[in-house]
Amino acid sequence: MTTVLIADDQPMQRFGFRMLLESQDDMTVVGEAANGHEALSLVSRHHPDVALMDIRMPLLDGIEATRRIIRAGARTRVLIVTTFDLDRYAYDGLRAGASGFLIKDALPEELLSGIRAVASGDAVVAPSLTRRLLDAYVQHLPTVPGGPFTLDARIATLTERERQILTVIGQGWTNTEIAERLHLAESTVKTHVTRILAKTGSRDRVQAVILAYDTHLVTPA
Amino acid sequence: MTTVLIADDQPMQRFGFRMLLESQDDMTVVGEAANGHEALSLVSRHHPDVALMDIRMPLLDGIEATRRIIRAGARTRVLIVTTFDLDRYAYDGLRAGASGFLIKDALPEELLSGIRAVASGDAVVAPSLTRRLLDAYVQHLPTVPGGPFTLDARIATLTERERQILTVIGQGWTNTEIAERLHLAESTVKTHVTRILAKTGSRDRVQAVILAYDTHLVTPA
DNA sequence: GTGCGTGTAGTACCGGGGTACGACGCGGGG
DNA sequence: CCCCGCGTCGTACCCCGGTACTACACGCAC
Repeated sequence: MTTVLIADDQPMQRFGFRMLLESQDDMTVVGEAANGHEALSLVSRHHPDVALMDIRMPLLDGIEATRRIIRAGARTRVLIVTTFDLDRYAYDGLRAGASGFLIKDALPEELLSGIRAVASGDAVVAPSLTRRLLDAYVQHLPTVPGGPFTLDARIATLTERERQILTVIGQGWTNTEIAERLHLAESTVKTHVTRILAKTGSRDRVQAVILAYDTHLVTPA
Repeated sequence: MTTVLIADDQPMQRFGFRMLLESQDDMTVVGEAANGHEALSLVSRHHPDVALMDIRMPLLDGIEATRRIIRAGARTRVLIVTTFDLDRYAYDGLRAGASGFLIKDALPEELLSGIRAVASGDAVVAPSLTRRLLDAYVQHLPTVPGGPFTLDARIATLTERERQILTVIGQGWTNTEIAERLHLAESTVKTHVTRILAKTGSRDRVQAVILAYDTHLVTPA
């Protein structure tokens, strides 16, 4: 019997996971956590085989929670599941010691097989992430001038986080919304935005949106 | 027995909904759709009492699907459920004929009671949206008489002048620049902008820029 | 160790964007 | 003829976006 902990700040998401897992006769959900701190205490109390870990959570995010779980030497293996498929997340998550990384729009069967794989000691990465993960890995090798991974010069200097923020700006999100949905302070969002504008030479977020479209960071519907 | 159709492009999300609904002995899921077109055909085939409709779906989004369901005179009532709580979504969705609008991070019980309310002819709106929705409603009273609201149709209601202004907004011009280069008073520009936003259902000029790109009024460099 | 890049957060400030009004001239269709 | 859509302009007002700092924790590199 595989014991599983669910860590996600969205109640409905947890519900969906729980129902899926409980429908399998080789799995049991031993707890639900709405943030990283809860996840830590529940892991130390129940020692689940697998922790389904969302990244975006208040108080303590899934990456940091994963890092602490692994560092504590717990037997629990962490399977990160999130809606965001950004490079940095995958990279940091796996580097923090996670055994796998899946995207929420995976099929239920894929999720189940991923959990079983992780529980048995294997690692899993969502197919859609494998490509980028390799690219990110290559990026850390000595760079070749004019290589195949060069981006548009204007957004090339952006960090992953900044690129992410620029993307959602391109979706029309306000600073307040970005703060809420990414669990940040608005002041932090503003800091990011200011740096993005400086790096890209944009005057305001409108021009940043235009840049996002021109560089295909976001694409027209 | 309340029959329900689930329309969402994320398999896991559909699974969560289905499990939640099937656990209730007064509800049955009669179908699952992964995009707007599937939703339309399944509605015409099964005539469900309620359609749980996600907004962001490929091929045909939830808003347009809702509009066509209602226009076809189907008895099915549409309950829009999405992760995003943007004003214009709620506004467009309800105006398209939806009976309700909930956010995905609602508690399962809230979702269930929402479905029952909609099935019985009532309308529901997520508490966090009610306030803004009322404001938006009052604000739009004197304007557009519920015309079709596809992407292109949104800018179709614009006058030549307004379309011109929207175009240069899409180029990143500020109100001051527009006034100078078009030999207008800034107050005039502001008036135009306000009308453009009202007609297109945009919250601010950023969303207007996005709309300009999506409708190919302006094209990426 | 020291330094740097990154991400986080805060305060204070200002200017532009957007709203809510009201107003006026013009041209075309009832 | 008169009304209405359209384009124009104005004032007053509020809030968000953006700037300019400072600050701290962390991981990594030298």
